[in-house]
Amino acid sequence: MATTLNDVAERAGVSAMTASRVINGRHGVAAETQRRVEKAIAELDYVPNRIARGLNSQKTQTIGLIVPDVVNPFFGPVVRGAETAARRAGYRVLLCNSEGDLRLEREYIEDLISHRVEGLLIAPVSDDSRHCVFSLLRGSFPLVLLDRTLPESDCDYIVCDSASGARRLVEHLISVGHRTIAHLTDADDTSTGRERLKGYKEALAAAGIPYREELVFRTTVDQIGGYRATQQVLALTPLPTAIFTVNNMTVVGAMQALRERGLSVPRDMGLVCFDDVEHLAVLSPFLSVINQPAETLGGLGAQLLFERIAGKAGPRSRRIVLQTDLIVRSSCCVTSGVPVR
Amino acid sequence: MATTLNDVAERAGVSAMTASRVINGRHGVAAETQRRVEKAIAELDYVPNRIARGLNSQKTQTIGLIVPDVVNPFFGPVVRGAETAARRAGYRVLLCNSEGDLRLEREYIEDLISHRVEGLLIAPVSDDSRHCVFSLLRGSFPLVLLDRTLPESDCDYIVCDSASGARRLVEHLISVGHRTIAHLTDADDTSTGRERLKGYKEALAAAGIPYREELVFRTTVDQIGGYRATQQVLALTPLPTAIFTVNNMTVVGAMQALRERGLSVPRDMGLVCFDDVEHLAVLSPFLSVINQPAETLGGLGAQLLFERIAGKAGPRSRRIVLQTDLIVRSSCCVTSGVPVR
DNA sequence: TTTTTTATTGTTAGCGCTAACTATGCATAT
DNA sequence: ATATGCATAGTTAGCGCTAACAATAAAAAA
Repeated sequence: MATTLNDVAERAGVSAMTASRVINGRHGVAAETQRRVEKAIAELDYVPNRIARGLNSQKTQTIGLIVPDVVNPFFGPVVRGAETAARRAGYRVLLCNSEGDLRLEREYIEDLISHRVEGLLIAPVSDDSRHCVFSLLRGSFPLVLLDRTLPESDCDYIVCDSASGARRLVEHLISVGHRTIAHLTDADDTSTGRERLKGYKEALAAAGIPYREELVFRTTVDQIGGYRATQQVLALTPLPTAIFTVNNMTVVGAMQALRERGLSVPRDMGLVCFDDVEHLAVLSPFLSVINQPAETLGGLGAQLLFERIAGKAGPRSRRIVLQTDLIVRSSCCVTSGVPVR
Repeated sequence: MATTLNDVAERAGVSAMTASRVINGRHGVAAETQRRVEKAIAELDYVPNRIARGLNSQKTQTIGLIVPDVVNPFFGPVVRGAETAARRAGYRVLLCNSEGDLRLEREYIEDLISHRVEGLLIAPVSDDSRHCVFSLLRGSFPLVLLDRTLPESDCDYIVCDSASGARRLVEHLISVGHRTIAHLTDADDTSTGRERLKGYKEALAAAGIPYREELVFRTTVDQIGGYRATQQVLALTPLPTAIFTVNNMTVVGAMQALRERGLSVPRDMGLVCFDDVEHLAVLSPFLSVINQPAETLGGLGAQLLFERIAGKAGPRSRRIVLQTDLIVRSSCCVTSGVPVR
């Protein structure tokens, strides 16, 4: 169907090799011959077959990127960052959506290997992802973990400082008067969840507030999880005065549950979370959050990966921890502003 | 580096062809042989090379998806929809971000062809994308346009009914009392912009309000464009009482400009736009919008493409127009609710 | 003039896989 | 006993491209 190098060569009256030389800009081709080949290429609309080239050279110029959810406003910028960095490096990105499903994640990893991507950028679903990722590692396959680390693993990663972020967020809550702070997090199966819980505890300890197990709610870190967990929070007596949710999806569910109960933020309940959301930030800047440099995370992650692929990285694994920003708005105390303006 | 079929065959003491048969589940292999091959596969951690397979069969099981911006909350769900549909069909998605740049878009298209994707899903940058897309079409390459049509083109597409959406949005504005409504749109170079302007005009005409050219502002449909255009709106005397922005990015810029001028929505200015944003919808449901079924658009688009690829589509181009939802909240009149609750 | 160099082009082989065919051995039919 | 069929395995070739080497002709050096 598609025109091949041979078609071009035939039309130009040269051998395939000569045509190949023209295409790859090798010298040692007469000007006149080059012109003829270029003419044939233009006339036939020839596009080189990267697949064949890749088979030959063992280089596909492609990396894989697996994220749990492209729709999540945190991962959008991560994808963009990685994609832009890849393009600059002459690579393309095979994007996969694991949907937070371990089985799907494994399927995609095998798939990408089978596609002979030269490296893999993974934001792992959970600690259990390591089983799958380990079998990759055995072959010293270029791999960089994004956003979450994996226990017992020793590979490059780039994450944000969740513990410090959570600590500052909770410190802020405490500083405006909150003493009973509920925390919605995951089933203790991600590094981010663990670190954020750690920061939560640190902030409490620093303020001399005893840590209470019953204020921590384990759930899936999506909208429905946030909703259900918040319902549990609202069953508590006395009610906490603030909720700290582990990410930007849970906070949506939390808000839903609060609204259903007729509770207003921040009048009746303080609410903070990880991840800023651009639209929210501009259109309705009331949520106090920890903002993570998502695009940087994706971009730097890709850079780490390309260094690995190029063999410029050395055997030691590199660990990058990015700092986060506390953005104080008006979702934890009534004093600081009007919600929509 | 990676283990090949030959390694497997050698270890199992059979020919490559026999090993290939086992891998592809062909019959005509003795049970005992099959077991030996499977053992070898497991021991060597063999993963078939899809590249080689693709070279041979001319099938890469891959489609390309080009969107102007993955970060845009409209395209996130589009990507997810397409990706999910692709997975179900046994295909993977090569995702590219054209960033609204025609040059980049062209580069990606060539790239994807070179990668021998079996089909292409494109949300085109603008009408000018057609030059590039046409050269594709000549080869009857499987192609489905998403979200925007292209003039003079005759290929499958799936879009939302922008004219009707815009009409209903503006009708709503009029019904709550607005008479002077500014409209921010693009440089008349996308079908969506044209259709939305058409709907805007229709709604005005139906209400007997004369159309005024000077109320329509042309700009880039991103945040900065919305910001600048809104500044122009605010230079008008008398001020319009409402603004209708063409999408979810421009509305962000509009809000910024309004806030800078100390104007409150909806008290001082009504504000509506295309595209609902999930976080905003739940956390701060004040913006009245037209919601487009983005995930459906991506999913159905992929389905159309797979039918094309499979040759089940027929020569006539298929055109799907999805209906949109008007979601009335409180951004155009003061009566309908408290902004954040 | 003859040899050597240089510039240009062609040939061969193989990347990993599979379609299409061939070969082998054994069971059944004639 | 020979023919026929079937199950199982192997061989050959080629997908489109390029590395490595070989060949040719013209130019430069001897």
